[in-house]
Amino acid sequence: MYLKCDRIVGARKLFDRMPERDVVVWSAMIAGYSRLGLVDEARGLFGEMRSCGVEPNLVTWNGMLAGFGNNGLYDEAVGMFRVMLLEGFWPDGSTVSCVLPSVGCLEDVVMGAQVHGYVTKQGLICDKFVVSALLDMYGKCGFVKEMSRVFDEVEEMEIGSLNAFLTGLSRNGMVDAALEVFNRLKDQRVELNVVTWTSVIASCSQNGKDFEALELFRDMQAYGVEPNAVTIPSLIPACGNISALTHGKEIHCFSLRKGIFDDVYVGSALIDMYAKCGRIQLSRRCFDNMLAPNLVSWNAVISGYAMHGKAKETMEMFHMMQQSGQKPDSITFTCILSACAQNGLTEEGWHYYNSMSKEHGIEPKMEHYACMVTLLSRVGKLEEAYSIIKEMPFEPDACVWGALLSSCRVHNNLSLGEIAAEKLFPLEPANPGNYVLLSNIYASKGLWDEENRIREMMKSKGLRKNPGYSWIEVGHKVHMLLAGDQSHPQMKDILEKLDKLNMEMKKSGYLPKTNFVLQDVEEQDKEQILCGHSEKLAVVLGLLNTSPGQPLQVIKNLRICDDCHAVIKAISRLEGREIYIRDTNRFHHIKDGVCSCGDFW
DNA sequence: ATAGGGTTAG
Repeated sequence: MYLKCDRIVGARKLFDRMPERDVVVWSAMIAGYSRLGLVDEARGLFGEMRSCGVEPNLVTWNGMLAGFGNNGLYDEAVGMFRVMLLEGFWPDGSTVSCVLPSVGCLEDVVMGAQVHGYVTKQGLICDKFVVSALLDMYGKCGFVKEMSRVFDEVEEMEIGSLNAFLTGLSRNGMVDAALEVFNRLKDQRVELNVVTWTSVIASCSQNGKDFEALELFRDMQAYGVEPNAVTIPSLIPACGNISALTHGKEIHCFSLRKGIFDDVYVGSALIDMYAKCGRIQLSRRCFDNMLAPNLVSWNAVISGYAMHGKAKETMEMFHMMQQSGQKPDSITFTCILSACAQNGLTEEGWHYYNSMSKEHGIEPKMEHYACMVTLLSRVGKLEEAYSIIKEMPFEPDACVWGALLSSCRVHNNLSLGEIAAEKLFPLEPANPGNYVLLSNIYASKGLWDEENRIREMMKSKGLRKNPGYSWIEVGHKVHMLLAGDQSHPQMKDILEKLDKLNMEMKKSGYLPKTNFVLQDVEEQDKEQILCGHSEKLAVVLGLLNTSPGQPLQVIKNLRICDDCHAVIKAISRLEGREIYIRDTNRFHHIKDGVCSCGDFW
């Protein structure tokens, strides 16, 4: 009873007072500790019972396996499994479903297949727990064929196994296949539970299907399935991804109505969502309201400040984190270094970079090198950035070379730009952005032949400049605007308004940054020039459809261009609006004609 | 026969 109520201390007192303890009591106590993640206590008792002359049985071993597996000690779980086999135990269905999740996490498909064979021989395949554990294991190992075979061979598919199968498909990049199976079953009126719905919502919001995730959330309720504390943090990232603040706030309210106040997953997801919707203060408030922030929560709040280019707050939070006793991980340092890079804080950047291995025992990874390269090269120390690359202990990847190339474009450094491009192109042959960067460097030097050569290269590979698009949420609808696309029903009004704004701006001395337009000579790009870049269109759409003074938030899939940046700054002054723009790199808070990035991005 | 152990969603 004590154990079922999670009263481990009470249970232990009772346990200690028992004059005689049989294997059942020991097993119950060990399982109790395992469930609460107190693995060391469980292990202690496991040793103790033997010295008390009680031999552990299959159930005792299963409890230990579950304890290790549920607390990330996969190696120990599998190791223990091997030992129990050596000691002559015959695993039953419970054993198998306890150990397979660990086998999967270790991607030890050899062991997994052996267990599969054993299970088949023993006739355990009719056990639903065993089936889902097998599906889960093959899914984690990336063996989709084997997973599907198990799925197809089982006669009566039970909901837990179906869920494991759907997750396995999504995990292996087959989101569409998972959705297809899901939709078919839904239409056949098969009873799907909250796990099924949550699973597909999560795979949508993790794979760029943010609108679909929001729709599924509505659907599940229409089907009478109640979202729970796992559904909420699976859905919230979708709102952040498309800057759907109104939706995000509604889901936040929904979770409060459901009585979810201090769930660490929900809290961390909210911190991230508000930051990505431009509301850094709300993001911070969510963090401050958390009772027990964990590493993910700290990283979320730190990354929020970094995303917004707020270096001072980024470091402050980092120091608070350490004072609280929370150890940073490599993601924490990526955030800090990227905040330094955005603000050109060379000295601080070096300091934190050096402290990583010296003070925190974290070896710099690819992304840290990429941050350092961005930091140094952006402030013009291109050679220093290049020497970091040369001294890296492993082969630099496309991010690192891309960081160098894009700074070479900012500083129009041809010689290093060519070196970076030569390394980068083979690594990312199909990324049009890279070719555009190099051709822009040539253009800036007036080397039109070279510039043309790169354009031809792109053409021969069938590559076109990625179309720019932007999103803006107006009321409950998220609008997507494509550069050069005239299809938005309000396009006439948008262009009219933009014209008016242009006139006003010219009166106050604004000159369009034509250097940016000169390079764009393709038909598609001409259209862009005529219609304006998508971020301008989105901002104007926001102006037209919201009441005066209301802030606007826009996201863009590419880096914001010089001209748009200047225009939107002017708009913020003329219209008295705060405008938040999130581009691929960071946030721009634009207010009264000034941008938080200080025109350095 | 019964106690004690299990899978799938973040």
